[in-house]
Amino acid sequence: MACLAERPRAVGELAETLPISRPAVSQHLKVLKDAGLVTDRAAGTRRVYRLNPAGVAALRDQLDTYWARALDSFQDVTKRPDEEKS
Amino acid sequence: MACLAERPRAVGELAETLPISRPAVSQHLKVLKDAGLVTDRAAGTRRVYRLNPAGVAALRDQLDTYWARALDSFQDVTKRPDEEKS
DNA sequence: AAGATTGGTCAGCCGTAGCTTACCGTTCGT
DNA sequence: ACGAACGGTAAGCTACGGCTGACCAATCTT
Repeated sequence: MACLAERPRAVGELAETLPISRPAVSQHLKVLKDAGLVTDRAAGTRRVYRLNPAGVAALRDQLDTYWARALDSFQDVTKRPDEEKS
Repeated sequence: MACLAERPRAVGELAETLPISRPAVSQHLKVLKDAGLVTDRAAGTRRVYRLNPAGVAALRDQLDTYWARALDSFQDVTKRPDEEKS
């Protein structure tokens, strides 16, 4: 995903950069697209992929709220007196 | 990890809750301990595990800075005029 | 001192994520 | 119209994460 941050790229172009084959890249892009993290656009025989800002932001938010919840409830506990029942 | 958030627990105790066997739990705890996310304390034949606040916070920070960097550099790009070279 | 509890470790099995190769469809250039 | 460029998809292989069962060590109880 980091390789798409700079600018939109075609599949083969990505594959050149990465240590994996073109089909592998294509498969990755498929799941990223399904997840809404990238969008694609046909350009002749080429297919240009770019990051989807909304998707990436959404993911970030999800993780944020997850961690917020986790740490909140956790700190609640640590602030309580140690109530260990052997 | 969530099962440790509430209060410290012994290995067998965790295994009862979880859908996996006791050895499996033990193995998970090992990697969590190596990662500094939990600490353990001997209590008789039992071994009590608890979350390590420092470790968890550190992980959270790592992820935070990762996402901050990623989104920052990404938004830099999106704000620039679209410079697509076919 | 002997049995019972508890937990770590080892060996082995299994499912699956992720890769490659091969193939096919589509679009562009000439 | 035909070859070249580019990508998606299918089939198959491999490596590995994660689980289980068996075993051993340590501690507690009586």
